[in-house]
Amino acid sequence: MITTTITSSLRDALEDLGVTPQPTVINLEQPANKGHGDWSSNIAMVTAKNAGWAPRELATEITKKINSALPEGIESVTVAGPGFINFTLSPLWLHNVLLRVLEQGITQFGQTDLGQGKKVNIEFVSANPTGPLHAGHARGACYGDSIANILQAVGFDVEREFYVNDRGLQMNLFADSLLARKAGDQVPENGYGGAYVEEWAQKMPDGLSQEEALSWGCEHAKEDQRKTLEMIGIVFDMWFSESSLVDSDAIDHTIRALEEKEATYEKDGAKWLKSTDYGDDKDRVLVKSDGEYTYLTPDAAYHRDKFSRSDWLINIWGADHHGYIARMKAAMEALGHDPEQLTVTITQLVKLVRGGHEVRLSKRHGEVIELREIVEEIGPDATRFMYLLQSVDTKQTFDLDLAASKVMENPVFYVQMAHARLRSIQAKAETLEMWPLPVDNANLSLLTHQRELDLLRDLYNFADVVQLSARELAPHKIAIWLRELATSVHGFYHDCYVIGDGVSQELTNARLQLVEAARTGLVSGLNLLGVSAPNSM
RNA sequence: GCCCUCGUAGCUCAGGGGAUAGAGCAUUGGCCUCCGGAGCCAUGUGCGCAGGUUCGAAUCCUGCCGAGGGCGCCA
Repeated sequence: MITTTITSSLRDALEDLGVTPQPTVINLEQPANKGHGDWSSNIAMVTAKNAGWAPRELATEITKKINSALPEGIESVTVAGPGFINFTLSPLWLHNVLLRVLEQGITQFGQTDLGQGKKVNIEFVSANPTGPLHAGHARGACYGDSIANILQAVGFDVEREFYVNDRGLQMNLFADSLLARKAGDQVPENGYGGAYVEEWAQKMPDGLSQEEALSWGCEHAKEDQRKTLEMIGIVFDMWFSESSLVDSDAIDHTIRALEEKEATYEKDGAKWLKSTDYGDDKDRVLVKSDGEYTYLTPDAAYHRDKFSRSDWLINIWGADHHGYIARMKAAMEALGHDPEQLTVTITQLVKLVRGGHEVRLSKRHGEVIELREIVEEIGPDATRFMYLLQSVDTKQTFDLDLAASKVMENPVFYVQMAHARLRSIQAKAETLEMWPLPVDNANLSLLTHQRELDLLRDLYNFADVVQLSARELAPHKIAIWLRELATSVHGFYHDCYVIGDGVSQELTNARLQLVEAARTGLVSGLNLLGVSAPNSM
């Protein structure tokens, strides 16, 4: 790694100069400003004070030392600003980046073994089986699937899981609503009044009992949700049924396990969890005075089950569930699990805008935008890319008109267009029988144009971006990187003709390799987001 | 009242303690005999407020202001 070369050269220089105390770590960063080189170290500023040096003076001495025997791959070392030491890499080194990208190809580019096969279970969407998925489920769906892709790319063994709340009060209300509609009656108080209920009721067979209607409704809803998710390329490994926890007595076992840990008590005819002992701000009821479980109890049993199958649990919940995190972690800790191995990511709300106005959602009046509608309106690629372009920590404003438009301000088209252009160059080269071409036949040292080097620098960063987005569970970093790479591709396309226009055959050959490397980057990044890379637009 | 997330350009958003805070769109002006002009280049404006930590803060800490969400024996 070039960064190791740089840090060890800094370390050697510091030792040669007899600087004490020596710094424990040497950090490098990639300056935002290209004029500051490829890598920069602040080590002189960090070390100077304790070692009794002036920062700039120390930086100058270090630079002299390194310049006296410049390591391979480094073109220059300079001092700048208050004492930064800036390293510029040689084009030769960047050409090795190209070789590595081509060697790894789309299937391996950016992949690492950070996860070392650790089993991670990602639970997301988990919508109630009482109706179609709506716009509110979309962000968590795209996000969850993308971090699943990313964690797979960095070496985790990933399971995608959907928890189905197929029992309890809401399900009973749903079944009653279907039956009422079937009989031509009004839905009961607090029932489900959406238009789809009417529609589904007509499809439901006659003469079902409440239990049968519940089961039919649940299956119908699950199937509807599964199909919608498939439209945007999301396929779950596991649909976990809440009622199966009743059948297997897992809920009672969980309560007993909590009792054995003396984490429960009885009060006012109910059974409580001493969650305050584990960091929650209130104790929580497990079994109500009427003998029913609260929502927490089956969910605790469910998480206990997941811990028996996985090393690390990730839950993706909507903003309205954040208050639930502390009690779930408390329940897991009480059961003897490490709450650190349960990560809950909260996705903030999305405001939909269409025609310049906010689209108001009112579940009560059955006015919801179904996820299916969004996908049909703007397509699966735009749906995923737009939701993933922004950090889920922030409220998002989602402009449906923009996402649907096939114009340049639509970022998904901008990125996909970059890919289509590269493919069209390759297609032309294929017609002329110039491509494919083994990379050994190309003279990469001809790639010296600023646009070409920009592309190589972007490609070099990909593995780091993937790792960072995995660590922070932040797929938007991939989306941002893709947009930057696309910018470099368009610039290259504009300024560096690959075929014709007086370009020598030798340069054409070298540039064709770069085209394939850039294409590899675009496809690899888009794959992590679950967005396609079309050959033409 | 308490808890969570957020507040960056006219708009939508990036910004892993560093240098002159970045993209895209919008504005204005350039660039098409040429691999797809669905593009490229140039162009002004900004870190909610006040303290603190640090050689250095948009970033970390505290308080305040503002936005959204949550504080049930609902799910």
